[in-house]
Amino acid sequence: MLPEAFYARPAEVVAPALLGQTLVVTVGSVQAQQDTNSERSARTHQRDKRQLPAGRYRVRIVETEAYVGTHDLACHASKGRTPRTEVMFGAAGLVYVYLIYGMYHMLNIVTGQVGEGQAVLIRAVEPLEPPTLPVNTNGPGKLCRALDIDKRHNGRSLHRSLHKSLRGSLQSEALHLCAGTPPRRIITTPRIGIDYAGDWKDAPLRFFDADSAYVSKQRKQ
DNA sequence: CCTGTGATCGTCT
DNA sequence: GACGATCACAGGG
Repeated sequence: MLPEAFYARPAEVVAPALLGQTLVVTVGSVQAQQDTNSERSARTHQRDKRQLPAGRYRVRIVETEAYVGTHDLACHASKGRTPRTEVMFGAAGLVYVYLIYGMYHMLNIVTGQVGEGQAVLIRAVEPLEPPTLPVNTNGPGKLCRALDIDKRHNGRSLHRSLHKSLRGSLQSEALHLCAGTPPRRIITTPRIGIDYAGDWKDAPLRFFDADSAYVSKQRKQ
């Protein structure tokens, strides 16, 4: 498990450093499975198809973006402390998850010092264990949908929670990061989908593994 | 290859 | 009441 000091650095440092690290996600506790199934079956069952079955998955982070604090106009923290952004102002290593466009969740990790409002967005992952997946994880919305990451994870710590689960049981909110294999080559570009951010829209704060086939389908280079 | 648009709802003004 | 840190699909060149 990566130490807390790993995250307590500026987001523009942590974001490229996260490439190649291993994210361990446990999908579908009994409780969560019942909840999501009842909600969805009442409307549409379209989403089950894009979501992975219950189990533990290990994936490799291959694309990230840094949101560097309250002065960064693309960063949610630039709007100040609100109920939604409160987690961003917390300790490094907290998980920040929010809903966008009414239908996609975004997975972030808080970085820097308390009060700075920094985070790194996880934009794409590639499967490690199992080595292939029946759904796509090459995009920030797609990976959260596949791994059933949503508001339940918001505010949780990447550090605690591992040893608290009952032996053998699945803990739905569990998210962990372990050391992995860094990319051989990293490409840096402006961030995606933040054209509203004025002077900050062209800041080179998106990072991806140049050799991964699982990078999101945006932009040229 | 590219640009445009609809879906859908929590959040903040 | 407006607007997204997205995605999938449609249509044109």
